[in-house]
Amino acid sequence: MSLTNGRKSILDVFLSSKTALTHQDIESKCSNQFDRVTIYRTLQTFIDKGLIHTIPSTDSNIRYALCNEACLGSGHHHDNHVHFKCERCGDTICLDEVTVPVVKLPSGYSLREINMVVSGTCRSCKK
Amino acid sequence: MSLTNGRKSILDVFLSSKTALTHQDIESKCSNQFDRVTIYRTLQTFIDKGLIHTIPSTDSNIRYALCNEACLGSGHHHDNHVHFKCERCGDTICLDEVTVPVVKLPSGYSLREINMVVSGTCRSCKK
DNA sequence: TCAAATATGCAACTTTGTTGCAAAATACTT
DNA sequence: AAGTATTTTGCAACAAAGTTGCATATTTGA
Ligand SMILES: [Mn+2]
Ligand SMILES: [Mn+2]
Ligand SMILES: [Zn+2]
Ligand SMILES: [Zn+2]
Repeated sequence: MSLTNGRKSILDVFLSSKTALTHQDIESKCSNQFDRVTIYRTLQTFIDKGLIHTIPSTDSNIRYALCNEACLGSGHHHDNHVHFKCERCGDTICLDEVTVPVVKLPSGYSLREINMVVSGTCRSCKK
Repeated sequence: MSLTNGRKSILDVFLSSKTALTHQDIESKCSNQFDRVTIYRTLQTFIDKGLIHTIPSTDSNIRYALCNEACLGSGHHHDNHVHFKCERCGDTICLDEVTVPVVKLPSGYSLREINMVVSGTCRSCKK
């Protein structure tokens, strides 16, 4: 993977953000220095390389966040932490310390990945 | 809520579908009889009235499905079943019989709703 | 049956995401 | 260090998704 300006900046943006980011967030945090298309492609590259993961949403605002070390644990890449979306401030974060509970599927279904998004009020908004 | 042609048709589409539907799915299942905008507005109305719920996704294809009776159980509306997305056929379904397991959040976070989407291979695709 | 309330369709627009291609940047070889 | 091959970028041109205002049509309910 070539080390380019764009990739470095986008990685920096992730590294210095406490919350998960939308495509739009990234675009503006890079001061619109990079083309929209470049960002789409960079995000896809980062996903392919296992650097970031997506967080599903119901509002057509997919968010992206860095993967942590634990992801690469058992041979194959596997994010297995819970995500939290605050309904007050809108922030989405990875709760790296909260692991996704096991779930038993009806027979015949085979499981590959679980995505869990919890919404409510975050710590800072609650006070 | 007024009982209109559009609403009746869209509700029928849901009632006769085994899988969750995207906006696009609904549009074509109604043979493009209704304006795109009407469908957006109808879906929003159905959500507001607690008739349907959204299923989050990472591919900008939000899906909608009927709520079941259990939702209205304890006073306030609450979907608490798991969703399954088959990576082979692409279908998304509500696993009404599988309830979302409890998850313990770090202190300070207050929980309102949990969304769980499991992906893998579905029963029919596995055979 | 009529008036008020509500829902619809259309137009116009914004935002999001995709693709092909030439130019630029990066990596690799000598 | 220079030159070549490979990869990445930006741009243009699209396609698809989602929003809003407003006039018209449909529903409701008096
Ligand atoms: Mn995460
Ligand atoms: Mn469901
Ligand atoms: Zn918050
Ligand atoms: Zn399947």
